[in-house]
Amino acid sequence: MENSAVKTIDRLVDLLDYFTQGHDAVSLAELSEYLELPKSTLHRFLVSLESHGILRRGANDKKWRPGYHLIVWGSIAAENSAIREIAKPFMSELVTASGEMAILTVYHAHEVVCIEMTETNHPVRLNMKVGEQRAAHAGASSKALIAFLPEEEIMAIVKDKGLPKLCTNTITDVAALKAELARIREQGYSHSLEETDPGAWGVATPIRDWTGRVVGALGLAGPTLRYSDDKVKEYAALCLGYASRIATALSTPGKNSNNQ
Amino acid sequence: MENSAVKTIDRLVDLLDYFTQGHDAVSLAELSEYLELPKSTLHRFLVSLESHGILRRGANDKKWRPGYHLIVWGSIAAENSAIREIAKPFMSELVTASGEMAILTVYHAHEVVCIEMTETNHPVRLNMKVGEQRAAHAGASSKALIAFLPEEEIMAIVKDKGLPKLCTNTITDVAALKAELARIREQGYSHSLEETDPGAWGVATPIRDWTGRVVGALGLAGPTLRYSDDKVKEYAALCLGYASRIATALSTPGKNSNNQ
DNA sequence: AATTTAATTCCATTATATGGAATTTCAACA
DNA sequence: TGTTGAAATTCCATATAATGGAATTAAATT
Repeated sequence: MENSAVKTIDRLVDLLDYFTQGHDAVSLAELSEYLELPKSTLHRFLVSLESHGILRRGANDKKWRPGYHLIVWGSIAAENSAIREIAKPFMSELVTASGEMAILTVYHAHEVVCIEMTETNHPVRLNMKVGEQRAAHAGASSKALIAFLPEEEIMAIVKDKGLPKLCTNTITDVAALKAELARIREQGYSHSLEETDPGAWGVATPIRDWTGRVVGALGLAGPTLRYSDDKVKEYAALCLGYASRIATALSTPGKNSNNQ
Repeated sequence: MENSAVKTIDRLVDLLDYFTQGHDAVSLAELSEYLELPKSTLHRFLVSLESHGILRRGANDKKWRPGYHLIVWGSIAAENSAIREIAKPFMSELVTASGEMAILTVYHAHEVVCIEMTETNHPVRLNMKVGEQRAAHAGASSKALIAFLPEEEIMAIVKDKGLPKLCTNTITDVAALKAELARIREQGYSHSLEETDPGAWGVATPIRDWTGRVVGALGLAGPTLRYSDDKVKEYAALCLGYASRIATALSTPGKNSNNQ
């Protein structure tokens, strides 16, 4: 519910994020209440969005849903991310080397977004998908990303989202989180065990651009049945190696025009 | 460059579609010219979009790119599509039964959008991805979708996009296209051979909701080295079977609230 | 068929986006 | 390191585009 220079955009974001929050079909009345907008104003707005395919209406119920145009833009945005394009082949190698799924994430708006994922063939796998948003305070990738944010930003996240207990080992205390982030900065990688999902662990390392800024995180994740302390070390080393290769590729001005 | 009730939304769509048209990073000046907007107006707009993660700026150049928030919304939109969710398991079966990749498409804004895709393990595969837009006049899926549109809509597509020759066998004549669409309505499925991509063929069938409206197309596609007339018939029969099963599942009011 | 509830349209009003001009920033080159 | 030029950014009086209360229509519900 931020306030930017263009009100209509703020409104659009609030509206679409309502779907992100788990609602999949909403009526005009429901939205009118949620957005605190008169139905007339909102209706005009929704019809406009529908005409562009940003929203679509159910054939039976007349409820509003996210439209197909969003899929197109999402695909373009994913495609257009330099880090993603560059990381892709390395992620395949990483999966082959480790046997676990690789995840590429970026920090965005107090949360962490998965922008690429390479699966394994293991019968036991985790459920993650591109575009998925996760809490910034829990899980290896999240911690690897926020560990390198300025202190104020971390506090802003905590203030905004709190530190909800998502799983057995979620860090729910600010002091503990800060200590953990310091440890991550120290050792250069993060790991987690059942911080977000029961039965899952993760390892992740930051990816830096040529200025040293952390622009993403490279992670591995798997089920606890394939977990051990030794593996964490081994996987961390693997991630560190590939993250540094991705960083190098990122800063090499090749044919791609996407300077992050 | 449509005109809806809310100007800002029209503008947003024009802007984001600039990226869809193959540009991956643009300057304020370039956009200002393209959108025919004064830089001051545009600048305010862009900054607003950036603040919401709809756009992001390169760290080096100051060019504008699609932002990560779009990935999140795209993922939600894909997720939230009843037909996609329902079709998914059937598509896996279809891939197993046929050995070729399955594609689920919908018609949107004079084009065809891929909303789901199930790959094969074949070393030779096609390059298709979720969110990809394709021309509405060429390829099996496209034809299966537009064959059931009202005549005016087809003419609107032709007027808007023309019938560009995309590959060896692209239909570039309106009369021929109409005849082909009539044939497709007749036999209930479409097929194509090198209409969009060299070395590729496809077969597709419409998927209908309980009202009989065509809400998507289910297709198979593969390389010409695995093509024959017999296979087309065989694959068409497979697609028809699964499309009808998807249609049934669509009209069965289950737990899912997405009535298309 | 009547009643309730939700969606849609209308239009005078006002808040909001507008854009020309001034200012600042940045990069390239001397 | 200073100079120039081409961008981006800010400012603010103005016009215009979004606003929302009230009336109308459509769709459920009894």
